[in-house]
Parts: sequence; structure tokens; C-alpha cells
Amino acid sequence: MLPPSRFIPSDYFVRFFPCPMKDAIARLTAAFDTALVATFGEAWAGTDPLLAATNNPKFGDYQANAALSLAKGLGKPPRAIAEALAGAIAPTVADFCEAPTVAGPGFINFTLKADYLVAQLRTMRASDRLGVAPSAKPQRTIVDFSSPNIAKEMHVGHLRSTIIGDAIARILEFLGHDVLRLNHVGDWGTQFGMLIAHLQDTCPEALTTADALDIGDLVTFYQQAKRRFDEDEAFKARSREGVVGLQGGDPDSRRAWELLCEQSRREFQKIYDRLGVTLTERGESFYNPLLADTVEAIAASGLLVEDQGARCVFLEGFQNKDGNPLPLIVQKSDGGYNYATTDLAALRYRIGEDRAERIIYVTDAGQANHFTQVFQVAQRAGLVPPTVELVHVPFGLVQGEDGKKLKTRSGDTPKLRDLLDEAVARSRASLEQRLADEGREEPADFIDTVATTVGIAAVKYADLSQNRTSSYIFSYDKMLSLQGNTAPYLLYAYVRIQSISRKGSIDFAAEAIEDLPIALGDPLELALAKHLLKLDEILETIAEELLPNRLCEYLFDLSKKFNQFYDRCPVLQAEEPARSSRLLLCDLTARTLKLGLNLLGLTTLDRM
RNA sequence: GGGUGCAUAGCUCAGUCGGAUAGAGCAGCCGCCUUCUAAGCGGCCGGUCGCAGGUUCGAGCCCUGCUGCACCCGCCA
Repeated sequence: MLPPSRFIPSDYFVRFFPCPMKDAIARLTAAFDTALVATFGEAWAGTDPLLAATNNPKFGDYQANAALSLAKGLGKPPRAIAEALAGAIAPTVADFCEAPTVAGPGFINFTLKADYLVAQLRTMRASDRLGVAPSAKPQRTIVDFSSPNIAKEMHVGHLRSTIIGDAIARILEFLGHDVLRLNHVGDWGTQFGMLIAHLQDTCPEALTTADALDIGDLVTFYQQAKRRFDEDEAFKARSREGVVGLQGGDPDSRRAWELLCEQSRREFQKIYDRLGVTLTERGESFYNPLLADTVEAIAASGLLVEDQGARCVFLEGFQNKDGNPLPLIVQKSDGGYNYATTDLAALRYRIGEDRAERIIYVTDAGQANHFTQVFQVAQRAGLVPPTVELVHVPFGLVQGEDGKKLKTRSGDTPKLRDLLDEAVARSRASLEQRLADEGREEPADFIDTVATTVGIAAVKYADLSQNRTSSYIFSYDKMLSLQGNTAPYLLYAYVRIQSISRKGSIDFAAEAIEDLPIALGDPLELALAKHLLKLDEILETIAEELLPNRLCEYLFDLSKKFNQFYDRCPVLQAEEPARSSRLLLCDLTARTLKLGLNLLGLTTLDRM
């Protein structure tokens, strides 16, 4: 029996998907365990080898750190333990790994053999998934992200949820999970009363004529309605009637609501199209008919308490200002429901009807308390089977260059549309400048495509490349910079490879490299090859931790290693076997970059 | 008052389960284009990992306290 380790793939992987690096890790882990039992006895079976990639190539490729922590239990010096284990491991790994060495206080270092790496590269090349196995346990997964509010414009606050949620969904989909991407739009609530009333006043023909609605800027419309609501008592009263009418199923109110939703939906869709994001809309209103039943289900669990007229659940581990337990209110004293109720109803539906096993909420970190509370109540009320995992994926704020919340010059929250426009405009200006500098002439559609692709990619990548839990400073100059960890740098690395294939009239896919010897003679070739082979390992980690910046980091490293290789190792003019080896590396690098960037929601270009 | 998160190079940020000499990029300085796009590559400079204790063979990472910043705290989402 193999030790429990997150590195151990199932038999399924080993038999059907001989993946690049996970294969090596699994075999080293197994060899370690066997050696440990043979040397120190059955009692030590299952000990985690604490296997990790080395942080310095001079220590080889992987290191096992377990000898250090075993020292106390075994009552022997760590180096002696390491020496014994290294000796016992050597024969079992000899087919793919050099004899392990002991260094420092007791690290066991492993260096993979070159011919093993070559074999893995060939496997990777032959695979249309670049050697990345689909998950052995595909999960029905819901990713809840984006979630703008009807009748409001998408602003920069929706940027992160949309981009991060999409990237997470893409990665999980690629790994074979059954992903439902849900857009939990804010399409219900008291604000609709004033919107309906305002629509009835300003655009009455819309309520009777198909497609007559043209309220222009929804933000302005919302602001007008809000102003009237605050200033005009009669309007306020009619707004309340609007809410009642809507909730009571009054056809006119319902029609007005649908028109507003439809108008918003069209606007949202423009943004999603530009970003290349797909979503299934299922707004708050969808769960409306389920709210009463949800409250009853909680009541049936015995958790529900009536306090000051509201029905609530008192939370464990939360206190109010007076030190008393904090309630989560699921039904207000006026009988209405709030967003906690909606989230609980959604949770119930997603588990009961959607059969979700993993539910991921991509929202700003400010909602961490809210989700902790909702999850706690759901758990305690028995709404969440042990097989279901609830995950809040929080992210930090987008800040201006002054370190404060991003604002326009006039002090408003920037609209997402304007922000994307600006990024594309700057991308275009930068491209045109470069074309002028280099004396290049390109057709207008080329400039359009490159400016748009790079501009959007820059915005997305800048967001994804940050650790999502912290806030980041939004800077057009930095995200569009051609140097550093930016979209243009990565896209350019890809373009360089396409340039090689154009120049040499090479169709990488058709090249008969399989039959030719592969030689990784240059240290830069070896470093690039080893990095390529880590793709499967990286994606597995990301699927667990849901941190897209890890993928960005991997792709940035890959681009750097490719550029170093490109600088020192001519491809087309090289003699065999270097030429074929290098073509293989180019092919794999390009495909890995393309896949990785696509998983982040970025589109590659062949020229730029 | 309570809770959550953050604090790493001049700037923006990484830092994998607690492992070897804490890494990138930008900015600054110095080099490299007759050769696959120099949108590139190499080198130099740059650190009291907020402060103080503690645990550990070993702490940027874990624990305690403190300081500073951000966000949340009963019927908004």
C-alpha cells in the first residue's frame, strides 16, 4: 500500500496516462516507501517522503526531506538515515533516475536521467493533452462568478470575479470536471420597485410594444430612479407598490422587470463577448420560489430562533458589539427574505438538483464572513452532505496607482467597458508606435486584431498573475509593458516560435521527430525540457488550490527559459540531432504556452 | 469593542507541507543585433521578510503579544 500523498496518482493515471512529471514523483514516492520499510521496518510504511522540487539545479531535480524529520523517531542522525535510504532507493529507481545523493543536513537529492526525460517529452508530444491526464475523479462542479446587478453597469469590481472565475472554470473543465458556470446576477430585490415605477413614467410604450425599450445608459437610468426615490414621497410609495406587484406576479410589473433584465443582459453580453467568457445566467430571482421552503428546512433542523421578530440562526464563533452571539437572519421581521436566505436556497438547489460536489464562489474578500456564516448554517442544518465541498474563493481589491480604490478622474467607479476600451486604445498606440519605429506596414485588420487581443489579454493577465487574495494596483503601463511578467511578453514568446515555423516552412505537427534521436546537449535545452514536463504537476496543484497566478508564474518561467534557449540555441540552422531536438522543444513550448494561455482565457497570436 | 485579511528590495509583487544561499519584474548602471521578430538575452546594484518573544534540528511560513493598513460586524447584496 502506498503512503497517502497528494502526489500519488491512481492506477488509472499510471496505466493510461503516463504523465510527464507526476509519473516520476509517484515512482520516487513509492521507491522511498519501499526503502523505508526495508531499512527501518514495517512501522514506517506510509511516511510522507516530503518530496519537493529542488530550488537549485545543483541539487538535482527533486529532494526528499523526510530523513530530517525521521531523525527523532528513529533516534539516529539524519544524515545516516538519508545515506541508508539513498542506498536502498538507488536500485529501484535506476531505470529513470541517477543514484540519489545525500547533501546538507540530510537531504536526499534525485536527478532524473536524460533518456527518461526524452521519453517523457516524446509522450508529451504525442498527446493532444500534452500529457495531462483528465482527473481520475471528475467532479460535478459549480463555479459561481461575475454576478453583476441588473440595471447597473458592470464596473471594475466585476472584473476580478469574471476573469478569475472564468480561468478557474477553464482549468477544471480541461481537467475533465463537469463544470456549471453560474452567473448569480442581482435580478431581484427592493430596488426593482423604483426602477419599474421610473420605467412606467419615462417609457410607458415599452410595456406594451415589443422591442420598444431604449433607455440608453442604464447607470443614468438607475441614478434618476434613485434620485426620485430619495426626493419624491409619492414616487417612493409607487416604488413600494412596484415591488409588491412584482412579487405578487402582477403582469405589468413583471413585464417591466423582464424588460429591464433583458436590457441589462444585452449589455452584459457585450462585455462577456469581448472577454471571451461564457456563463449560464441563473439570477437570484430563480431561487425566489424556494426561499420559504428553505427557511422551513432550517426550522426543521431545530436551529431557527425568533428574535426581535426576525427568524434567525445564532452563529457559533461570531459575536456582536455587545459580546452576544451574532444571528444570521434568514427571514426578516416583515416576512421578507434577504441574501443569506437566497444563498442558502441556492446551496440547497445546487446540491439537491444540480448534484454539485464542489461549489466554488468567486467573490471579493469582503464577503468572507458572509460565506463563512452561510456555510456554517448550511452545515449545521444538515443541508450539506459530507461529499460536497463548499469553497469561497476570495480576491482583493483593484486599486488605483495611488493605492486607493480605483476611480475615474471625476471620482466615479470606472465602467468595465471604458476600462477595456482604454486598454485596447493604449495597446493600439503602442503597436502603431512600434510599427512606425520598425518601418513596418500592416493592414488595418491586423492592427485591429493585435491591439484588441493584446489589450484584453493584458488586462486579464495583470489580474490573474497576482495572488488573488491580495489587492493589486491597476496600471495600464505595467500590464501593457513588453518586459516582465505581462501578457505581451508571453504572447511574444509564442510569436517567436511561430516565426520559426514560418521561416523554416515547418509544420511542427507533421515533423517526423519521433524517429530521430533527441539530444539535450545544452543546459538551456535541458532546463527548458524539464520545465515543460512540469505542466501536469502545476495544473493539478492549481485545481486544488484555485490560484491561477501559479499558472501565470509557470508560463512566465517557461517564456523566460524559452527566450534564453532562443537566444543561445539556433534552431533552423542547427545540425542534427540538435535541430530535431530543438524543433521538438519549440513545438512543445508553443503548445504549452497556447494551452496555458487559453486556460487563463487569453488568445494567442501568430504574429504581433 | 469583536472578527477577518494583509505588512517581503527604491517601486510592483512571487515565495509550493516548515527545508539548503529569500526569488522575479520594473526603475538605475554596464554589455550583446550582417545570423529564426532586440517586444529579446547576459551582468551589476539592491533585504533587520513590520516589531518583540516562543515552538523546532531548521521559521518569511507555525504560536503569543504589539504596531500600522484594509475590510466586515441584526433584518442591503
